Amino acid sequence: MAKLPRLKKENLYEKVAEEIRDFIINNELKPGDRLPTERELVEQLGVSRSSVREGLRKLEILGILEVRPKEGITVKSQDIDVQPMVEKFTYRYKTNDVSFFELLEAREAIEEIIVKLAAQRANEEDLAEMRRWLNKMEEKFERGEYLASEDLKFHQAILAASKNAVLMEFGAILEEFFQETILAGSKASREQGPRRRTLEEHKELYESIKNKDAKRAIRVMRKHLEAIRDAVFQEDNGEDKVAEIEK
Amino acid sequence: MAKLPRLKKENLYEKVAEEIRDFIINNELKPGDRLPTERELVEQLGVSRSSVREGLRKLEILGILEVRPKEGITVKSQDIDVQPMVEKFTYRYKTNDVSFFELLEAREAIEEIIVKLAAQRANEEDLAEMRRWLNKMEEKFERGEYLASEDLKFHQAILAASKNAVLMEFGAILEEFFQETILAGSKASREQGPRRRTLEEHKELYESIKNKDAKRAIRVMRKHLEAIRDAVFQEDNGEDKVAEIEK
DNA sequence: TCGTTTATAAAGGTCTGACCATAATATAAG
DNA sequence: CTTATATTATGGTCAGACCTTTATAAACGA
Repeated sequence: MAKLPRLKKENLYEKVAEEIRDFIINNELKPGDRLPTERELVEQLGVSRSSVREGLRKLEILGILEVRPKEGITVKSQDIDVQPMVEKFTYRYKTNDVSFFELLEAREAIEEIIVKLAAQRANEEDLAEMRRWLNKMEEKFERGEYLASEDLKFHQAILAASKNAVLMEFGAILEEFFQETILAGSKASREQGPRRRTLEEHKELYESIKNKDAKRAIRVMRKHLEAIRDAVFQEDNGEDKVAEIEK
Repeated sequence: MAKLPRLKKENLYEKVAEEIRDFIINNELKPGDRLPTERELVEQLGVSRSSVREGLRKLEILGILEVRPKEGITVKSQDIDVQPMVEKFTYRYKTNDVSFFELLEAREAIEEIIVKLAAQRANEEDLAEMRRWLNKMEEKFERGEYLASEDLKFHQAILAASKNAVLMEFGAILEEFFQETILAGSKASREQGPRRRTLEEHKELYESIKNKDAKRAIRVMRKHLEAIRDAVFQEDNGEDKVAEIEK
């Protein structure tokens, strides 16, 4: 007989998390609003502090709450907390559960949609934000400094312009992942040649979005990501990643 | 002056989680493998049980570990744990941080990519799995029963056929979300008419993938999701969702 | 001998209460 | 009024106890 998976009973901390989450929803708490202190929650919910803390931990990891000493427990502003998911994918990447190829393929697919939407929906504000990071990149380039963080900010400005918080989150997860795991310490991000090329591509991307030219924006984005792919694949540690894909 | 966000110090439980995660990676533990017991971890890491437990909680929420009484702490098999992310989006949906429209738009975009890849990559096994759930749906339809769970399984078989674990995860999150939050209790899933239509669409989807006709598969998927959109929008509670989109 | 029932023990789950570290706040000093 | 100091409330951590469940072993009975 085929076996069914054993079900897991719900722990108390799950109920605590659920209760607090519903409390936020029902009372329409907004980002920054404060919740009762841990000890008050213990009293109100009638459970121990450990259970309350584990429940809070869950909501913190999901990016729903922020917990800090003296500040108390506050509702977190959304759309900026991709770290846990990035960690998850980093883990899955390192355990060979997902390949470099799958991650890049997913990123390419999602970025294409996003850049298309961005070209359709970007407003003045969005464009100004992109322009801002583009300028910073140029400055830094002149001074021969690293561009990584501005690069990321520029991409995130495009995400914001897509006006879709869901795709934005998925896109941000993958961008962060590549930034942290793949490109950190990559030759491509240090050498002058590729960096100039990156800068040019970003300018072109910006222009296409500004002109609402979705087709061109997609083309540029595709080229841009191909460049990343090539850069990584050419490096020493790129070898086993190629092997990974063949299987 | 613009204010910088206050940084948060890393808690001990974060370090515990990191340490255990690295332990899994370095020792190449596989799904099902057992880790030391909580008490042993306390001893080895030299921290209190609460810190260990909060660290384990994090890894459990990320879907890296499974923790159950008597069974101990085991490495979890991947690609099946979207629940926390579904909860997160449900929360964001209920707090009006993301709209129904954004969720559906994201789903449509991701499903299109997935179905395209599935049409290119589905093997016999994948097709058999789809066929299997299609058959179950037909049986149940004859008996006038609900199809929801088989519907979900069928879609998940398509996800698997895409051979991209990342897109698979994102797709699964959104499918689960719609299943749980939007379609549960929806008239559309109960009435005979729409259900027949759903069944036909799924058959067509299956045929397109089987024939490696990506173009047609995308077309059918698009039509299928439009049907969901219409069904939900026509319902009572669909009103405010329409309003939501206008803004 | 084999199956069933009953103990045992070990795992995570929960609780209690204490103390620690830190930063916001109140208070006192200049 | 500003600056230094003390207070205190907050989350963070610890220690140890007991609870609940269940895999396993032991005892029992057919």
